[in-house]
Amino acid sequence: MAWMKIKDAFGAPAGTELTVKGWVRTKRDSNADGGLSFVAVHDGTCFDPIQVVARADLTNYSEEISRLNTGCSVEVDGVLVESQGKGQSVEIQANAVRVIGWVEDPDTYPVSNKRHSFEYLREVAHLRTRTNTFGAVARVRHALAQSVHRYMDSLDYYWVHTPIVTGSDCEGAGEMFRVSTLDFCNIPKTDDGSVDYSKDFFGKETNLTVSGQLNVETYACSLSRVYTFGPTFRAENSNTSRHLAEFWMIEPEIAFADLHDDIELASGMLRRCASDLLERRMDDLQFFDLRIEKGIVDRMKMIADAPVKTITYTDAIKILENCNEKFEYEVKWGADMQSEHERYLTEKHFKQPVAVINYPKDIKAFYMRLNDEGTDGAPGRTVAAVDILVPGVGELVGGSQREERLGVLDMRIEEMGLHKDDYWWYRDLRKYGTVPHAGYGLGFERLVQFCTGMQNIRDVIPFPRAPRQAEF
RNA sequence: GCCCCGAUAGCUCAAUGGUAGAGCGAGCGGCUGUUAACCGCUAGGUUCCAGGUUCGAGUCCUGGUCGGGGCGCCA
Repeated sequence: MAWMKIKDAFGAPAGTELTVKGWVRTKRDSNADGGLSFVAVHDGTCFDPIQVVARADLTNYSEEISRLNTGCSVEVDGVLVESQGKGQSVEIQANAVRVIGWVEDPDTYPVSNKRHSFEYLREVAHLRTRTNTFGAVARVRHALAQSVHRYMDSLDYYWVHTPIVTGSDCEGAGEMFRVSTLDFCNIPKTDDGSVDYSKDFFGKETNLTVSGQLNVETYACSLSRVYTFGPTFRAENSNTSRHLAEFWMIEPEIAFADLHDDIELASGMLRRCASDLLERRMDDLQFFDLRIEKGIVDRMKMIADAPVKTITYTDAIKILENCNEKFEYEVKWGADMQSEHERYLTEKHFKQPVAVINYPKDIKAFYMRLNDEGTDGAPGRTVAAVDILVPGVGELVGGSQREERLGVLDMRIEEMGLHKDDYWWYRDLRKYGTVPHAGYGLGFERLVQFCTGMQNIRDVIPFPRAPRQAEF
């Protein structure tokens, strides 16, 4: 008999003979018709488990089938039939149920058939994928990754694998994890007492990357349209539901492009992700809508249809100053927006994703393009930066048009107390055939949160890494 | 890093400083084309760790560990 994925079994015609393999989600017994058991089996290929009907006349019924528990693995041979009961369209009348793996102590099986808190399930991350929620998260996460790659490929963007280990100590986006093979108990020192990195594996100080942006800009300045999609590491001591020490980021970089081209690309990416989910993972979306956050399906429909709305930082500040909301932190032009301000804009004022552009230059990175004096009627100088804010998550995307003018770039590097020489190859891009270009970073886990309604970012990555959290 | 909250049965939680409890899960039995099944019985505890106060501490105090929420850093 043909081994069939459960998702395909649901679409097969009645009368199909098949084998399915998976894990028991629930079992219920009945005395009717001489005794039978209903075994719900899942294999991860779709949201719903399939109902297997096992009758007491099967040879191993009393010895094995009646003793099945949540978590046991089984192979089932049978015939697909229209269900005689309510609650499912089809079911499998079993001819044979082979137990592949028992649960050795059902009393202590960590993910028994009952509700568990997400905090608890994080402690059993190796088994939590057997639950409805984490199975759904895994499938949605996969679908979103596929959508990103398909979307970028359809627009002729090349996926560039920027390095994980970096020798640049100038990436600037926060604390880094050191990469070293030196013996902690016997660290080589130079004459002045500092660590002698020339003795280390790479012969210099190295870290895990905090962004592929600087590297991928080099590819944009030759291949025109490129992006990275890979792991990123930040050693910040961040304790929030929106931060991880290891996360995945998508960083497109577009040559001959300005900030609006950048936003258009990000907006299209979100639309594509949402419409693909509606088309491919409606089963999981409906679960999230029902059990995790009401309105997820409507949210995806809204994203699929509407482009991201754009507003200037200067106008956003005016909205915040003139609204009647009480904020803990003062709203002031020139200051970074607090997360309460961002959430007000996207969740209450606009009730949709919002791209905020043209931020004061002093609160943004050196590589962001300096706007002309008086842009947007702003009271101070701004840079062509963009943050895309979404309901429930806050900042999903951070990007900018890059400063392509060498003189201005050098001025900005100096202004921020950085050293030109550290950026020699980055500056070369401006010396040799410079072009206007733009890009952004999209936090992949935050995207998964936005599309599922999952509240804690640690529940949308298989094995979360955060301060004091590296089990599994 | 800062502020707040929490830790008791496999899980989720109760218990005024005075004998440690329930629901779910698990085991056994009953009933039923069942599906958050239902009914009965049974088992299940180093009350996070280390000190202290007290005749007596799950409860109060001190320190620690771990977890959660908010904020900051950002994606």
